[in-house]
Amino acid sequence: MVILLNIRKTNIDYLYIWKAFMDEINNIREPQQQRAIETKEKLKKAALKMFSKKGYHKTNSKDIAKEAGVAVGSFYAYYKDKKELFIDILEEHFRFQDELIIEKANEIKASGNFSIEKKKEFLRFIVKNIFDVHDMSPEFHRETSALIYSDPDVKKIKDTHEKNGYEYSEKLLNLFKDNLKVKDVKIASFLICRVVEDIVHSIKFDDAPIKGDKLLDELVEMIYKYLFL
Amino acid sequence: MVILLNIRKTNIDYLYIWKAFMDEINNIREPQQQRAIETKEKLKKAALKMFSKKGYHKTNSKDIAKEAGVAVGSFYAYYKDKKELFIDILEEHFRFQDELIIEKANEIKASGNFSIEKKKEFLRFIVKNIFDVHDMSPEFHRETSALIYSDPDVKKIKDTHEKNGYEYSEKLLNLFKDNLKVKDVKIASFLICRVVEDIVHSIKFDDAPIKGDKLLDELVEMIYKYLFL
Amino acid sequence: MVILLNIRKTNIDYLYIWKAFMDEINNIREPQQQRAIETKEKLKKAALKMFSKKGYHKTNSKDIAKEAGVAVGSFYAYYKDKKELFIDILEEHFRFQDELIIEKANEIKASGNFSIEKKKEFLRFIVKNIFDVHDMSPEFHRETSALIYSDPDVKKIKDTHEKNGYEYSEKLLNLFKDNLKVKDVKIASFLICRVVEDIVHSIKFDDAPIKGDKLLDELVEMIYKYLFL
Amino acid sequence: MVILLNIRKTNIDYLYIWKAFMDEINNIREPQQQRAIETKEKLKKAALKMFSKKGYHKTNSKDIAKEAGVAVGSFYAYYKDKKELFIDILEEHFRFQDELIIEKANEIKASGNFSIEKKKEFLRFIVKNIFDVHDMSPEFHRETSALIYSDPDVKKIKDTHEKNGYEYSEKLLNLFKDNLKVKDVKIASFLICRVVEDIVHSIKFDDAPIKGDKLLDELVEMIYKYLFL
DNA sequence: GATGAATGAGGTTTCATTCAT
DNA sequence: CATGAATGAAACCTCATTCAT
Repeated sequence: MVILLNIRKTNIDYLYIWKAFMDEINNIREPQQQRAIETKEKLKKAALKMFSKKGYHKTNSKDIAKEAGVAVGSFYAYYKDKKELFIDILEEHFRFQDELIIEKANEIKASGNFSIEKKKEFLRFIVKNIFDVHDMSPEFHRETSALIYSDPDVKKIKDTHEKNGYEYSEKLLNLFKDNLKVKDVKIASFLICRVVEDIVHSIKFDDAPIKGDKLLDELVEMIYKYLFL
Repeated sequence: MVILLNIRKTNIDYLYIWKAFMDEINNIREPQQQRAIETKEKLKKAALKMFSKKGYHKTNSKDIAKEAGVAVGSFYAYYKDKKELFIDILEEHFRFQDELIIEKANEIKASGNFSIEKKKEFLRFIVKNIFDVHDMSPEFHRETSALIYSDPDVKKIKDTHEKNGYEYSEKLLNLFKDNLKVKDVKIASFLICRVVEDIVHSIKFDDAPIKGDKLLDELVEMIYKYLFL
Repeated sequence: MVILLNIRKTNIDYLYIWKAFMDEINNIREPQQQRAIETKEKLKKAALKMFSKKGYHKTNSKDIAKEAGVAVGSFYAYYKDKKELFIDILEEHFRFQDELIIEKANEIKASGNFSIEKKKEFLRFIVKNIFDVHDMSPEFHRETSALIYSDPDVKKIKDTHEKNGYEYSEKLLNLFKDNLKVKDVKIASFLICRVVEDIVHSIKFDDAPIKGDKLLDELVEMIYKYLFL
Repeated sequence: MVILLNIRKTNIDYLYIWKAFMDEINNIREPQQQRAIETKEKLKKAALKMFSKKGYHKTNSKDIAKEAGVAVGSFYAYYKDKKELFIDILEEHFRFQDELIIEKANEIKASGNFSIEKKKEFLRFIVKNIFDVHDMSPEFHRETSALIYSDPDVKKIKDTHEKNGYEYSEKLLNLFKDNLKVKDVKIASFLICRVVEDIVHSIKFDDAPIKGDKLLDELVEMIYKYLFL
């Protein structure tokens, strides 16, 4: 699992490594396929870069193809249009985030570091993790935020991703079930997820007028009081 | 309060001067006759409608002019481009929101309804008001959210609007100065504003998986504990 | 004659002065007429300025009206279109130039300064005068040159102006009839006119790579040899 | 002569590098396939035709594309705008003219036909050549004249072309160094070039009121006297 | 007469998409 | 499969001209 996740970390290369591994075992070469995969990856990388740099709406297929070092025709060979490519990237992005979170959670559980006495530390750990997860490609994330509100297809993908987050967060909260002072764990977990996401977002992308460290500490304080007082 | 208003007034005046200067350069007409003012108003109304219906990026100047029952030339007589018109609407929207909030705050103060015993009621009142203020044109607001993250000019306008909100909120919190358990009122006010905004947003535009009323109650609970416990 | 010419020199004011003079005599006021003339003059002045600054093709009716401090509607009340206004200015310009040249010629004749011994001095004087006449509004002249080649109506006006120049020049040459070594005075006068015009032009508008004074001296030398050797 | 050519070559290379850089910025396509080269050629031909027929300012990109039997998009694939295309044609035109002149000059030198006794014949030959070189596309040339005076970019190109002419002409004059009566060959060559150009121009495009042949003879007479008497 | 808002035809420019090589 | 030239609909924007006030 950990190995797999590590591979995923340098996500772009994952499929290549896997493919190379299988090819070695089977002593097989599929150059056509290989080339196709490479082209698709190049397009994804290029699109991520361009979307981050110029924004989704100001990037066009020619830009992406050029950045990818590939002909426009190839773009349309793999993707119906720009949105499809965007969604492809977004899904990979979310998949990666989800995996990272789960990995972190497994670390927590494995460490047994959730003694009731250390509740606050635990919360701080969680929040810090969410913060770290947001570290990848903030510029792309900013553009993501834009499309989430204007395109239903994209919105659906985000909603699914968030739902996963809420459910997973609920499970974590249930580890402290006996100490919780909140009436409804579902609501609490939704509330906390949104709040953490938003504050992290404000720090990363909105130039919050207050220093990030202090804000996160205060956020932990608020959640702690909410859950346990 | 007066001070706050003065700050805002000055702020607006500054923007006007700058705008007049840019308009001069861009050959933008400033309405002088009644008919001209009406035309500009028609354009704003039409744009608001079209942006809400089809989204910002899928609406073009011709659409707006047609919806307004006006020639394209008139569009460009009053606005350099689509974004300029969008910003005009957005500023009016924010100005209206700010005024509403201030009005509500004055009601609160006038009522003397902020006895220490009624802290929770007071919070519920505030949150409810923010919720109500968001009621106008949710579809437009959705499109707004998109542009705020992708256009620096728009972002600046939103940031100014939010800064006003934070400062105003700080003043309100200071009404309870002696009872507050938080270390830093500035940070607390920023945190609360963001959190309320976000949860309201999730209810209005994100189809939160939890019923709005319950969520708002829980939100008030969290803020209450954070401030006073 | 001289007085009239002097008045014309500050050409724009000529009509006003004349009008004022007549009004005084007749003790009459025609405010409507007066206002109309002023507007027309304002337009001409403004157009001259704008054509010189931005060029004919990049100046539009709105620009001119704005510069004149007059409504666009007024523009169309007096001129069918931009070209008509241009032609109006051009004709005035040529009329003024013609008058200046004739005035200079009269000065020469009056001075009796054309003794056969002083032929070279005489030529230098002529060339210098042409040079001076070109001093007015070089930028406008540049734009004129452009239209002369592209618009038949304008070309006709220029041709008439030039024809006057050739004929007048022929008359001047005939003062030296007995000393001329050229076969055909008509051809010689055309040749000289064109050549002088062109060299003056090259100095004024084309940044000739050679210092103006030297060039004019050399030009005089060439013409002298051509006519008298 | 070789040196002169080297200077011009370097000059052209420099412009190419700069152009490639600007094209990159403006997203201009550089023809790589045969088809692309043909399209660009079609556009140039069509533009030359349309500019000659309707004039530069009255021809638009759609006209040109249509005449070329090509889509508007292709126009903008190869040229930033109309002016760019105009300049392309103009440069080719000048390059061609320069080459013709050099070719003619080489003919003269090769023939050894510049004995001191035949000076006048030699001059007539030169002037006739310049006249002939102007024969290509007089209508286009007329429009060229217009833009040369109103557009700085175009003017620069013409100036470079003319500078080449002056320098080349100076070298030719130096063949008669010992017989020249002028003080400064540089000035003389500039003067002669301008004068010849202008008279040729007057014959070709200005409907000079005097028959061309006679005028050219007289021009040669004038230059001859200027140089050798 | 003077005004300047309104018009809309027509120009410029972009770009998603196709398709011959 | 990859290429990149070609396409043309549709966006953007300007400006000469009209006309109600």
